[in-house]
Amino acid sequence: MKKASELFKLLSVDKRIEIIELLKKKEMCVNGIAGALGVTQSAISQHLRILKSAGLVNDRKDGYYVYYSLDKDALEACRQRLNRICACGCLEGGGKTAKSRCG
Amino acid sequence: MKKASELFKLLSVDKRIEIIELLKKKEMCVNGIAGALGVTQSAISQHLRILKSAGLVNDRKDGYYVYYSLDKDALEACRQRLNRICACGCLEGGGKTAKSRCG
DNA sequence: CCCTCATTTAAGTAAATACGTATATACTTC
DNA sequence: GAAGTATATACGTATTTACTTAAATGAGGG
Repeated sequence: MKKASELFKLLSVDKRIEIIELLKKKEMCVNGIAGALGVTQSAISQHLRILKSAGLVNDRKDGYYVYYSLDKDALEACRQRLNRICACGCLEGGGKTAKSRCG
Repeated sequence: MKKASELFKLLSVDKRIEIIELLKKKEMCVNGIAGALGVTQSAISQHLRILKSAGLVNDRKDGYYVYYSLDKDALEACRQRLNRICACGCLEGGGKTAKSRCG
């Protein structure tokens, strides 16, 4: 499993966050993303490769185009992962107030 | 407010994650952290400055020592922030299954 | 089979940065 | 005030990396 810091690093780039936000709405091809974000399709392609290697996006070929989409399960796993890092263990308290020894 | 990518970048360094994990347990002084993580106090001091400038840690001076502690509210705010980025909007579903239009 | 389009890859560059060394600052005790 | 402690900062170095340009790969249509 990837280290948490690597996950964070993945997401530490503006354009990648923007790509994810775009893909939340609908699948898109590389040029579409590049146009929307105002960088070269090469740059986007490289970001997508990184996101894909982390399993966060999937691609689907259709004619000329490669459509990228979010892997929502992976994103959810990522969310839970980062959640644990940023959970101090005293504020998020599930149902029980038992463990509220904070500050 | 900081950009999400900046928050992620903050956390994209191993040692900083480890510092946070340490501080979850108890407040610590710089040298203590340095010893625990096996890097120079200079490096730790620099990490702490960054974490502090993001509001994630607080410091308290006591004699020679500067004790650093987690700002749990800030960490919680950070958690919620990152949560929103990584929420695809279809899997985390609160109580209602109404919005489960995914995949 | 060539041409065109979308995408990927290669190569190069400029910028960011994590860390160490050396030094400065701040505080306490003698 | 001198000595010893903890911490912060200045600065250099090595590494990473986001991006661009240019060339390569792959698919479809004439």
